[in-house]
Amino acid sequence: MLTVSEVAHRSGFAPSALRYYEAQGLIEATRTAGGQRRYARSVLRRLAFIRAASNVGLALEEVRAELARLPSGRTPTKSDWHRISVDWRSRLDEQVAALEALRDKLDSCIGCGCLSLKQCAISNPADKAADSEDAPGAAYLPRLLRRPTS
Amino acid sequence: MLTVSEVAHRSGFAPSALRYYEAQGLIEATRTAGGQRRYARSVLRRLAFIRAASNVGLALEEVRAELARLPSGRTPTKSDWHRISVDWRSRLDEQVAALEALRDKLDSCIGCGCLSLKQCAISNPADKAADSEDAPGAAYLPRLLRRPTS
DNA sequence: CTAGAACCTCAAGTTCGCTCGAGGTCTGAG
DNA sequence: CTCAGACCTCGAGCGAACTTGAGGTTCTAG
Repeated sequence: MLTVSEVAHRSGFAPSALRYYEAQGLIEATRTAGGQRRYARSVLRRLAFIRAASNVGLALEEVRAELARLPSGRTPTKSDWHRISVDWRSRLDEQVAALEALRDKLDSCIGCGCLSLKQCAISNPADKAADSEDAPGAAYLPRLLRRPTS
Repeated sequence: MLTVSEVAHRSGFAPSALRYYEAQGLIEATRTAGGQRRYARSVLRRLAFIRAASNVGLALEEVRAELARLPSGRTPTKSDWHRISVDWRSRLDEQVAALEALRDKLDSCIGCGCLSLKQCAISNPADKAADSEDAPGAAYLPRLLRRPTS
């Protein structure tokens, strides 16, 4: 059984983060007679998953959902992992595409030196899109950097 | 002179956001005798700039800095705009590269079905990097999605 | 046995970019 | 002149993901 500081060191998460994840139901720990946390070694894999997921841009809430879908107890099989990998891959692909689109818009703006409200795709706000609640496409990309298309 | 609701509608920002930006020193407004805001038309361009910048991932603080560097009063020249565009472009390039690296790591993980702490680049935390304060490279990419390299 | 490092809980604070609400004022078409 | 609707200020709140602090307990090497 691993102590908090061991897990913290080996996972790279701060102790406070471990407590937080536990409170959020992402990981669990047994307790000593005195009430201190002791972690099973498997928590390290779980934490690795959490880190990977958040690198991919998942919110903790979503991570929790994914963790819940992994058959609890057993190590994920290749196909579990494959399914997840495919999901994440497409999420990343979308983000890359969105960024590239934004970058290319930027390039087109260099030519015109614009930023004028109507002409410049990169800064054009909801003029056209706000009317039709479902935006036309990825004409301009609001806040994609912070949170994926969701 | 434009009213709050005109500017809000034409810029796509909520009135509360306009007040917030003013409080942050990003835009300014004159006042009527009765104390209501009236905006010069130039505020629209400024707001377009703000939106573009935040699409590119700049924090408001950084936007403020960039706005301050634009010669106040006159419309940015082509070279002003070019300088900014180059900066932003490289910022976006970095983000795209980071995401692609992450995606490719993900692909390599499909093969190994790992996520084990030591082996999997996508989830490997600070083990090696935390020791040398300056991380080795972009081996794994923490939180790049939320906030650029800063 | 003892000291001191590690741990505990719970509440509150942090950052970012705004939004909301209460309670009151201004503007301008009719 | 009236009155609906737009606007004002100021303080509080949100949501994400944690961190920090206070005040107290447990663990373990020596």
